[in-house]
Amino acid sequence: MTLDFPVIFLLPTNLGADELHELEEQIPTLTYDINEAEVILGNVHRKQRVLFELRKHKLVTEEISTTETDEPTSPSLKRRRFQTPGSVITEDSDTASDGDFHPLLTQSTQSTLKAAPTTVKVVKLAWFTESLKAGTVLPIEDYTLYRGRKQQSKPAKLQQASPAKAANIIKRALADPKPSSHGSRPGSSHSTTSHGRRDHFITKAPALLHMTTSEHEVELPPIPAYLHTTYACQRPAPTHPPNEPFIEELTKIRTARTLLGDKIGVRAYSSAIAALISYPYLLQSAFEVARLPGCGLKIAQLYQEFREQGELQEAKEDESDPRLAVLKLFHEIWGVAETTAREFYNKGWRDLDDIIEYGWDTLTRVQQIGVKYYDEFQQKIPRAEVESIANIILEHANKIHPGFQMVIVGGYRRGKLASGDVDVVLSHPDKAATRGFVEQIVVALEQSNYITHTLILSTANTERGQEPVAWKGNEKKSGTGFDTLDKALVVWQDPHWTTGEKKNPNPHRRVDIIISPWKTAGCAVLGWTSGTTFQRDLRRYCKKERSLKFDSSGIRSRADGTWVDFESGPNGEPAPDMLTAERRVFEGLGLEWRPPEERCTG
DNA sequence: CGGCTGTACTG
DNA sequence: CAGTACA
DNA sequence: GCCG
Repeated sequence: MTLDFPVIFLLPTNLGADELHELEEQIPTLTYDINEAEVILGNVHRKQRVLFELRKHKLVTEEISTTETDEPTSPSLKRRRFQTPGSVITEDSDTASDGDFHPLLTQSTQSTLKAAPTTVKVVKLAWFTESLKAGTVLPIEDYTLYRGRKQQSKPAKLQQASPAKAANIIKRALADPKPSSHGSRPGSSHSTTSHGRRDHFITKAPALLHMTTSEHEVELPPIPAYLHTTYACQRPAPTHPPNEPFIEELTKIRTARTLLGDKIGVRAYSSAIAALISYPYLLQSAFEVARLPGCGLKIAQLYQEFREQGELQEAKEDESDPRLAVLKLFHEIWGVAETTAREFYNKGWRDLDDIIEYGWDTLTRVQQIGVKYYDEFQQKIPRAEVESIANIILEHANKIHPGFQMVIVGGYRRGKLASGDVDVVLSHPDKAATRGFVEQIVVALEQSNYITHTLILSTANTERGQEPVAWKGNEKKSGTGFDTLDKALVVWQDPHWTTGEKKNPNPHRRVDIIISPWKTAGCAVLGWTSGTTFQRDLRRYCKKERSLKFDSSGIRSRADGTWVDFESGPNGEPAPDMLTAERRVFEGLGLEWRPPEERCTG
């Protein structure tokens, strides 16, 4: 039984990701183009909110007062009446909304938007859900929040006039790969966009990006389901994606943005890069790029340039910019970021010797260390050495207090053949063992002459989550409070050498030692394994989709600040080991577990 | 048009 | 407080 | 720079 719904656009507002997806599956007449919609369905209840949503979606309408009838304004449009018992729904539309695709569309639609219905209703979600329950399309009036007449403001020239608009059209066109696609590329045989989604757009080119003749025939592979999300933590991100060369070019631009202190630009490029890393096919066209999350007109144009030129002008200019080269050099000093790098540059310094000669005394302690070991810190650490360093740390830990477990995290765990530093997470099932342990282990390793310097010792403390209501919270969770996720960022040098030099020839290494209480070891491992973009998106996902606050020392509810434990078993028994704990965190957050090698978001 | 990760140390 | 670090 |  398929109910005869009008063409519906679904507002994602106030819907969880799962909810949204479920509804999308249920709506037989779903459109992803708000302009096509006869009915806009949303989990909203006030007209004010409706107006906001319409503005947001750039749908310009003029309200139809409730007394007015929604008689069509355009003369030529046919009227359709839904055969719902008692329904007063009338729609004017020149498009068939009963779900069959008319060949004539290919003629009339390509130039701009297809002729859309001229009025639209914004309706409470309950109308749809209750209709489903009732097995019939319920009268819509009782649920209608707003009726509007669309402004006839879409002349065909618009797409010429504004590249941005045209790009939107391209993007929409590409958002719906033809289900009929019999492409030869992997995965293209079964469509992921089957649920009643109507594709009015054909692979004809709106003229913004130049298409070659052959491209007209190219059938784009369907977007893998996981690329319908903007969260990098919901997608596999391999070390070596098929489009690595293009990604490298984008990374150059991102680096320049970093040096210039353009945080938002960095964010934007990082999102685009992360999406491209997850794209499993070799790209063929700019349109294919524009439909990916985080990739818009700009990134699509850059791809176009890359395909034609094999490189990006902007990246090339950045690379040959002498100022950026100096900023990059300075930025690579541990303890120096873009502001200080720029400061140094503005003092007229151009290399490390300038810093040493003219500015040594102005450097902070860690910056001095960063300069001193600049070359050694630039060298990558082979996996075998990472393992050997980690094992020394674990041995020392167990000498202090047997029973420690360790996971080597960071790039090593993601499979990198060589790492910039060594990251280890240590934990112990006994809560008493981890409290204040970071100092002990650092002292022990100093005494064994492995640690030569301590850059940062973080004793993030038992009092975290200390409420303003501490007086009543004394009995809070009676001692199960989260204490320290402590860490030490240190400089390491193997004190043993055999070659007879008087000076230790072993390179200094950057080592991060993280101590986690057992309860949150899963969060610690998850937090310290993934790339930056994965991390950001994980936190953003927790906030927006789960109302949770994630950080590597635990998860809290944003509503009431209470701690959320996904790691313990059903009866509160602690996780058997740190990797199991990590899996439980994924599960608890509603995320598919990914092996570390697939968390290379860049 | 606002938001874009979250936390802790250093000076 | 601004700057830096970590993933 | 992109998303909602």
